[in-house]
Amino acid sequence: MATIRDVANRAQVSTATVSAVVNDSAYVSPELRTRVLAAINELNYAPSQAARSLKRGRSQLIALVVADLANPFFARLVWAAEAAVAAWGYSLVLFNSDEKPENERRILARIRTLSCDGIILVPVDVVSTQPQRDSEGEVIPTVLFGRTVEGQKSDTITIDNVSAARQVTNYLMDLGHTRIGTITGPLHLTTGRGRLDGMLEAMRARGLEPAANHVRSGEFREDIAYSIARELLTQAEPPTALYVANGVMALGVMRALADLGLKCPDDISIASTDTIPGIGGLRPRLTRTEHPVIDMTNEALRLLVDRINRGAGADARNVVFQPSLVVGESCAPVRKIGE
Amino acid sequence: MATIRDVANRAQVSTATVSAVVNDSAYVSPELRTRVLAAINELNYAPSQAARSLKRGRSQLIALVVADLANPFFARLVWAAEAAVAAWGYSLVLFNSDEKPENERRILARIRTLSCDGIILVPVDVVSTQPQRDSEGEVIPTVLFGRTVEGQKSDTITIDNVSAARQVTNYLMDLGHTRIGTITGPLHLTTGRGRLDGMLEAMRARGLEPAANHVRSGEFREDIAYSIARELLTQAEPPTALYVANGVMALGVMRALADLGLKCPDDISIASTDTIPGIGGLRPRLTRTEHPVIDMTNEALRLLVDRINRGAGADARNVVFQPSLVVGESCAPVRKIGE
DNA sequence: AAACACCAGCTAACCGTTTTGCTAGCATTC
DNA sequence: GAATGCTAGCAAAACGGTTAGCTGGTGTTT
Repeated sequence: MATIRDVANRAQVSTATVSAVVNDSAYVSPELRTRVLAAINELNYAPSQAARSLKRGRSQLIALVVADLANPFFARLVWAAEAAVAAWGYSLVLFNSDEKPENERRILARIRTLSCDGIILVPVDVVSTQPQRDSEGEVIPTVLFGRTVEGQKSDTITIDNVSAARQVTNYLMDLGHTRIGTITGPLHLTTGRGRLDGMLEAMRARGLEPAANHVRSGEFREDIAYSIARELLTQAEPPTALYVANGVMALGVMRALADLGLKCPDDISIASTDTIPGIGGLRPRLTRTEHPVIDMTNEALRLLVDRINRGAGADARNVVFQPSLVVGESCAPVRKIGE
Repeated sequence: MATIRDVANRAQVSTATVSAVVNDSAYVSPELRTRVLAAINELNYAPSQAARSLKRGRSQLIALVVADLANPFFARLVWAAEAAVAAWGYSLVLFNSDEKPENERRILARIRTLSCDGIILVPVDVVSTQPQRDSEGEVIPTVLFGRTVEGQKSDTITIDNVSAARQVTNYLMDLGHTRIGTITGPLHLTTGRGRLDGMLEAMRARGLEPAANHVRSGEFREDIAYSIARELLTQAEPPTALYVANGVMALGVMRALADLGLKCPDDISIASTDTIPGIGGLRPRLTRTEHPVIDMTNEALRLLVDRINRGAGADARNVVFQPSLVVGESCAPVRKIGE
């Protein structure tokens, strides 16, 4: 309805004065200020972000690109990010790359035309971790979240995947398990690779090695984990314990157990990194690591806003969070043969 | 980096021609088109959405305002909406009102300055269901999702809450339950009110009435449901079955049962409308209604895009979806006294 | 050959802000 | 009272696209 010119006319001032009042960017006498505010009210004026972006080169938009919106881990990230973004005075533009590099490319191009002021990116592809440039050729401030790529120069927020896997594996070994299998994520992702490495490392530290056919990887999806688990558990010598790389996969495994008529933890112990929030009333509760998503998100935004305001100058910062083990009822001591 | 003028200079054409090529909005000879495309490539040009919005009055942004991002039901809505919005060529700006009217007001103001082309709104407050106007005083196309308010004139997408509650209640009564309690949502929301009404209606149809102290309502949250359930189930004559109004609340109730040492369904039957996706491997599986979130979301976008393109003319359309009952293991036939 | 229609491509105005000078009025100083 | 400094407020030029309207060259019709 109303533009800044309408307001200026009604208040009998120039548009510059209205702008000064709206942005509090210059001294305006109380009298004029009152007139301007009254006119703004009467006309129900709200400044156009489009015009403002064009002039200022700032859109007040932050893009969040997650790899899989159906995954509750990322859903929590979205929840935390919306709150943090709003708290910093930005709005959140949400994208889902669905783990597909071509989607990610499309999305990053779109982000550029929207001239978003910053990006929180859960990367899918190596190339897209190259700095994104805006229409002035400036690098768009970016924080990589959850996963990283060798040699990237962006800020990153991650958890210590190796430690997470090590903690869980040690717990299983402490219960006496030696025939431990794993279902992990894609090995080209640090979340998949690191978690497998941590598990292997922990086992080797105790002179153990998982059987080759007890080690599987696949996409971080419920249905994928379900299929793999069915396969893994119906072979001749199944593992007595299974380390599952994330929360959704763990649910897939639990469903496979149910369908196979296996009881957890009586027939097999299950432990995972990451979990689904809010399911504490259902049995069995998973033994798993928990990841401080909210802290991670807030830190991501702190880094991002800092870089938006200070420019690309500073070195890349890499913040690593520590997971913590939470014990449920999904693991039991290994049964001796014949027991 | 590059503006349309840079491209025009390099390709030795006018900006109008570049625009025509980019938007495919007028005939351009193959020769010029090639030159323009080459220049675009060489300069890595991408049009500025800000400038475009300013001129066209279209931002290619659709706002999604959910009432509680922590609720998996809305998380699924976000997931489906992102995909649908992208498919129609828009980008999604996400907001969480957290069930607070003042947040909602702030968000709607922000949406106006962003000049979003359309809004999908899970309304929290009655007043905000009044049509939102953009900077030209035009009503911003809006679809109300999940909840409605009497007398609103927007398009709406809802499920039949009364039917959902009726189906679940009838199922419980078919198992012989007569002492049925309920934990429902806030009664000022159609999702809370309707579900309670449906339950009462179903019971009265069979000459039953719940005890006054077996009927509770509260916010649609896990912790709220947990507290209410503890209270409800520790009183002198607890119900033998509980109808819980949504998925997160049902999880809260299950957690309360676990803490009280009650077994479901042996000690009490639990059934709900709505559920948490992906937890089919955990026990007990809830008996509940399922709601076609994806279909609902796609329909919401169909309505929204239609209204964006055709203007405010047409009458408000109200699409109601039907929930369907899915039986799990959380309900058992009522035990006869002394059994 | 003159008159005309057609159309590819250009020029320039405009969208709604912000912001850089600039102006004019007042107070202060000598 | 002239010169100077100060500052509240204004006019106007961007920002980067889109598009109405114009131009001039070609092909067709008479």
